[in-house]
Order: sequence, then structure tokens, then C-alpha cells
Amino acid sequence: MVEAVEKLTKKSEDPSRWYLQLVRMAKLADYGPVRGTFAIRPYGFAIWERIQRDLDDRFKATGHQNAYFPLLIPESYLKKEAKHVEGFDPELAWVTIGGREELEERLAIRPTSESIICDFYRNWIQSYRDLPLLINQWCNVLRWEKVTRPFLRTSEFLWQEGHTVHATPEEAREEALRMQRVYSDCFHEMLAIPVLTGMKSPSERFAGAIETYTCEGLMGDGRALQAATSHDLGQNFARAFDITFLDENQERVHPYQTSWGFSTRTIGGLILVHGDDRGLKLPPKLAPTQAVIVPIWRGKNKAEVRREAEALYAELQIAGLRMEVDLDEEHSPGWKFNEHELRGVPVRIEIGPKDIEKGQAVLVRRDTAEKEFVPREGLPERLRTLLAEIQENMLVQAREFRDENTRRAESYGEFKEIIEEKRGFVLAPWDGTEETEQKIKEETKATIRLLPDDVREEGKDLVSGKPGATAVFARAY
RNA sequence: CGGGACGUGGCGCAGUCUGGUAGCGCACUCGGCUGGGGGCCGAGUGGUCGCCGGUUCAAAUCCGGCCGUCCCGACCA
Repeated sequence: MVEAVEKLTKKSEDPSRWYLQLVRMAKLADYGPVRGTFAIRPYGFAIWERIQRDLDDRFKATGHQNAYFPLLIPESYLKKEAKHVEGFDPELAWVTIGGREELEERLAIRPTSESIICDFYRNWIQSYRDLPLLINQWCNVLRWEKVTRPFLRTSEFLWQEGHTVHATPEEAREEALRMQRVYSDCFHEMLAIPVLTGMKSPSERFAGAIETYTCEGLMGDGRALQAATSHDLGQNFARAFDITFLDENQERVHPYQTSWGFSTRTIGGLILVHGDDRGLKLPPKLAPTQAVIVPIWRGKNKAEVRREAEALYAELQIAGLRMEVDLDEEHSPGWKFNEHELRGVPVRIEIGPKDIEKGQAVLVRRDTAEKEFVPREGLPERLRTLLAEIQENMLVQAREFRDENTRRAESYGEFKEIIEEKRGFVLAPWDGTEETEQKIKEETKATIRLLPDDVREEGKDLVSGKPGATAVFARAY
């Protein structure tokens, strides 16, 4: 242990400092000159690309196509849906000059694309035969945020936004719920984040939606993170943007719409859920590098060890595993161990003179730090099953943490105590009024994260004493 | 956007109070020895001290404005 090397702050000691340090040390992102702007570095971007691919496949499998819409939105477009402008107005950035000339109408840099997309959709949709229209766009958006943190809240961020149009309210609702499920599946299967799913309370709804469905994750510090949302827009935007079509009965009617989004914020969630004192911890399905080979050589047998390491690398890569071999000659094995743990590589494979002699390799898993000696012949199979075990274990661990930190409050006093001292999700009946929701928020800083779709037990609201159904509260990011 | 702290090579900091030669550790480059949990020795590279302006013979240092970062509150994916 050498004290001169920059040590990662312990997660429990100062979670905020730990997070910022980890982002920088693992080379995930770097600060830009304008508030809230960041470069996503190659390793961070590789993670995003893997999420993108997974989600994109799921979108395609559910019938969606990708398209691209303009970055600049005329002010008049944004103003068409009253609640929508109201919601986004405080965080818009405007372009007012083009080629040295003051513009007649200022242009907003998209904070989200409903308004501009609806303008296109008005022309694209004429008949019920044009429906459903199922389009997704991968892009960047900009919101002038006051407080920013890499990934979790940045001014500019990358995301996908799906925008669909349907003939009936039932279809739109189904679509919104379907995409919530797509997100939830991605969180569980790919990211090993056991999100809760449910509806937002009216006050937490997306600006302009009639219903917002959400996926909420619980972070390592007991705070909740809204990870992805899917909105049933009803006819609000269709009316505002005058989108109509002729239905089977030859009547001109407004269609029903949805929109749904998933952003680079999730990378922040990934860090907060799985990261530990050693650094990042990536689920194998997501990890750009699933296993890294660290050769351990001594002066005399360097060539031989290198050859073996390269051979093993080739073999595993051909077996379809995402591999890396660390042939750096400057750093010691110990240095490399720490480095790859910081980066969150799920498995480390050590191969040295002793292993070559015994015809084996050493496998060390990132999630539990367990070490095992595996014969060379069976290595690809063993690595494959080990990666699957790690994937599973990470989800189990995260779920256990979530369950241990999900509590039912029987009284308002208990509610306050849990939020203050333990954090986590708190289940309590809510009478459905904004007054109690607001009061709880003011007094405890906890907000309704969602109204769960599985547990909907009736009870008495802790504040008002009126009858209500279960809501999930938490302090959120 | 309020309250507080801060901004000096890539990172962590000293120097600022009391104006006068920019310094340390790590990282980086080169050479050599090393290598199973952040190695050792030697020689080097790199900074208009966040930006703009003011005071002064002289500004990292004093004054003003702006920008950015971090923490705590109000708003948000």
C-alpha cells in the first residue's frame, strides 16, 4: 500500500466525494467549460453504447423504428401545449442570433422533442391506416440545470425518446405500459438494477401527460432515482398541435400519443447501485470488457507468459467473450488489479509461471473477490458460467439491499424517523390529495416516487387520516 | 436561485494574510533493475497561477466584475 497513489474515498464515508472521484478516476467522464456539460470518455461511452444496443433491440422487437428530428424548436411551437411550456420554460436555452443577425423568432434548443415531433406528425398522419406510428429517436437534449452532477444531472445529456401515435386511448395506454416494461426488463436483465414500477402522482407527472409510468431505483445511499419514464399523453398534444386523422367511420378525430425516455443518467444510477469502495462494478452483460487477463511474469519467463496470455486471450475472444489482455510492462500486477477493479471489470484472469506449470488459470470475481483455480481446458465454459453467476448475484444483492431498505410506516412519526435516519423506500397509505403530498414533502423532503402496481393495499393516510392506497415515498436524486 | 467554501502543470496540494525568482508529491517521458495486491534508483518534460479589468515601479498575492467547481437549501430525467 503506497499512500502517494490517489485513493478512492470510501463510499460510506463521503458518498458524494466518492461518486465524483470514481467518475474521474475510472475515466468515465470529464468536466466541460460550460456549467453542467461533460465529455463522456471512451470507457463511459462504451457503457452507454451497450445500453443503447440492448434497448434499441428491445424497441425494434416491439415494432419501433428510429428517426431523427431537429435540434432547434421555434418558440411558438413550444407554446402550443400550455402545461408543457410551463414545465420546461425555466430550463430552456435559446438561440437568438443566426449568422450575426438577430432572429425574428427565438429558437429553443430541445429540452425534449414532443412539440417539434408533433408538428411533423400532423402532416404524416392523415388516416387510421397511418396508425399506430411507432418512432424512436436517439439524441441529445439540453436543460439549463441549476445544480449538476456528472451523469445524474447534466445540462446536456444523451437519451432516447420514443414518440408514438395511436387510434384509441386503450392502445396508447397499452403502449405506455409496454415501454415501461421494456425499461424494467432492461434494468433487471442487463443492468442488474431491481427497479420498482408504478404510476407517478399527478404532481410528479410529465408536463402535458395524463399519466406517467416510472421505473424507480434505490441507490446505495438510500435515495431514490427516477430511472426511466413512459408517458400516456392522451390527446393533449394532438389537440394542441392539431393532429387529426380520418377513422374507419370517416370521422376526423384526434389520435392518442405516448412518449418515453431513458437517459445517460442511468450510468450514474449504475455507479450508485453497484459501486463500492474499490470502484465501479459492472454487470457482465453490460460490461464492455467482461474479463481482463493479467499476465504475471518474471524477467526470465516474460516471453513465455506473454505468449500464454495472448493465446488465452485469443481463445476466449473466439469463444465470444468480450476480453482484454493487459500486456503493459510498466505497472506491477498489483497496480493492474486495482486499476481493473476500479473500472469494474467483472472477472480478472491471472496467469503466471505457476499456472502455466499446472495447466490452469486464476479467476477472480469483482463482485465477491472470490478466487478460483480453473484448468485451462474448461476455462471458456467456466468463465461463461461464472459471468452468468455474477450477473445473477449482482441483481440478487441489489434486490436484497432494496428489500432491506423498503419499510412500511405505521404512523407519521415513524415515517419521519425512517426517512431521516434510514432513508430507503417507505410504503404508506396516501389519500390521493396534493395537500398531504405537499406537506410530507415540505416536512420530510420525501416525495411520492410511485403508486405501485402490485401492492395497492387500502389504509389510512398518515397525515390526514383519510382512507387511501399504498404509495412509495423516498428522498430522491 | 439564496447561504457557505474554493479555483496555482493531468490529479492532490503549498505559496496569498505581510506584493518582488512559481514550488512539492503523484502522474507523464527516457534509462536501468523489478514483477502473484498500487515496486526501486537515476535523469527529464510540462504552468500567461479560471477569465476580464483596476491599483502599483512590480500582482498567483490587493480591489472589482464575470465564469466555473464543491457542500447546504428552493426547482428538475
